[in-house]
Amino acid sequence: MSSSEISLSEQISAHIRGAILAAVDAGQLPKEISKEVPESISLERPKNRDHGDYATSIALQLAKPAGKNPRDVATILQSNLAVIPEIARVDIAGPGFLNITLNRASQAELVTTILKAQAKYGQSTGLAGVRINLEFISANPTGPLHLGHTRWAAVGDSLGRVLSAAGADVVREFYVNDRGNQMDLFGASLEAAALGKPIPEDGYQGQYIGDIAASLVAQDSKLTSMPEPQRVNEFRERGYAWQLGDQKRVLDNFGTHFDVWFSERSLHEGGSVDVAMVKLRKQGHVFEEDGATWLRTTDFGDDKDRVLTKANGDLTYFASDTAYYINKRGRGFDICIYMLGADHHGYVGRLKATAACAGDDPEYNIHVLIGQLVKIIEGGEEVKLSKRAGTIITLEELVEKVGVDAARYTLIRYPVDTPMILDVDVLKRNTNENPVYYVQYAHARIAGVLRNAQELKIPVGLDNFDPSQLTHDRENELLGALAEFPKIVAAAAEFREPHRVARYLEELAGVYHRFYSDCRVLPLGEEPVSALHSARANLCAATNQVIKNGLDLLGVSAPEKM
RNA sequence: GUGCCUGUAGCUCAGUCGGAUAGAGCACCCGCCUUCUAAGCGGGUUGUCGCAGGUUCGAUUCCUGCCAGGCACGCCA
Repeated sequence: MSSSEISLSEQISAHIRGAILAAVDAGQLPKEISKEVPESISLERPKNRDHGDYATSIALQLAKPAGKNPRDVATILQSNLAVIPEIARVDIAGPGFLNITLNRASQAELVTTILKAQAKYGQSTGLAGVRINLEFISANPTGPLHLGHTRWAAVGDSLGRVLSAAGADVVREFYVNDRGNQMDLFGASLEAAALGKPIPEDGYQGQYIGDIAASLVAQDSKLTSMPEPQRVNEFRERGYAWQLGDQKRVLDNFGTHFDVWFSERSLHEGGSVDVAMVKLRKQGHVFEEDGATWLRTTDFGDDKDRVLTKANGDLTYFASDTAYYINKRGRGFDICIYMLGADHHGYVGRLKATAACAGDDPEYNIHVLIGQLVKIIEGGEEVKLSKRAGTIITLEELVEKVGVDAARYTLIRYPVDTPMILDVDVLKRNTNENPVYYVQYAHARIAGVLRNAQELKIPVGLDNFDPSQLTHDRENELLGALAEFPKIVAAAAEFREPHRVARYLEELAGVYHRFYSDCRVLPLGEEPVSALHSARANLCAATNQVIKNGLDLLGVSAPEKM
């Protein structure tokens, strides 16, 4: 049915708009306000249950243009809304709020919608036809993934799922910085570790360097006796392969998968840099100065112009970034999303300016998310993370301590622009205090109820669902919460904020637990099976479907038992 | 110096077209399992929403200034 496409709240919203226009036609409100009426009337779910199922402040907004007292406007709308079948009652409160109470049975039809849609409930078409390149993590292949990467591994993966649910065609991409000085330093560090020599001045110091070196030598003992410069090259290339494979293994275990691993080398070898340079020159923002080649990014708000080719002829890292962006657009992506750490926020301006220099719309074609850094507290002290000192906490270590579900959930439930503090001791000691267990427990609890319902032969399913049975306040609250889900997912996609899904699930789980306390689902003792039992069991099934759909968007499991 | 992010309960944090009595978890106190999972529920306690102005019917939310903390400003990668 079409109501799976148009939610009840959207229908009500449209009804209110119709009621306003009808009041204008009837001469109850002045004609001038027609153009003040928003396309969609915003409804909110009041915190206080006495304020009905939905509330709107539209009368307050229209009062001024209408030249009337807000309460008078509200009164006019009230009588026009009272005739709508889905609405049981409309009350006027405070300065002119309209509090709308829905007909319970029509609200309960939502259960039918959810059970029919199943995994599709919550999906939308808001981003249909939009091709999105979602780049995240993009760690150097010179070391293990650490805590900062872990935040992106969780949030980026979840955002990919959310965008897909909103209808977008998403490609997840990991940019491999396999070119430049740091690769040579990496190779030299491995070689030094293998030969027992001191690590070079600017080399990599961590414990893992020795581990990789030992592993490489174990694979091929001839490595240490190779002549230079072949030896250091081999250490670099084999170390690169080893480290990249390790990153893939760790991410795979974390449930984060990429569609494309894009090598920076391939960008140069495949001619993408030349293509980009030609395109930029054609756009007219390239110039020569002091022997270098520049891109005039200041034409589009950047602080300073950027060098593409140095005076010595080498390409800058900026040239790679620019070519990479143009390459992405050339592959047909409408929107390129970058997820960067706070230490890269200085890049936002130049990335947007680069897009503009390439003739794109920086407001649409490119979207940069800046994630604040994650701090770690252990033993009451902040752990200073330093690659040099080797005091990094890796993704793998975090997962070993708290598990994939808890790690993912904890990292996703905060907006990325919030600097977050993780207390490792709390996570280690008290994993069941994590909100993820609260949500998962609700799912397991419902699954248990449904198993029991099956054993008791309670008729469940759409053929045995009578929506008029669901009249309890707790049932009403639960239905209201379930109705919110599609809006939450759509907003999470629009604002690129998957944490909204996590917060919603906590709310939904809470509403369910309260329902469970007050409303007995299954028959007690010898009590005969009634239509109410079936209706509630179906409500439980619908709730579990939504919890599962939500957890899927986070990449967190929905256990049948706990 | 310039720019970005942050400042909400004892702690960690939610709160985006400006709305009604500012919320959650943890922590603390008191209740609730001989019947669907107590990893749960109910009740109690906790706030100058950094500070000061402005916009208006109404500001934690929008604007300006200030204070505090974090991060970044290379022909490095």
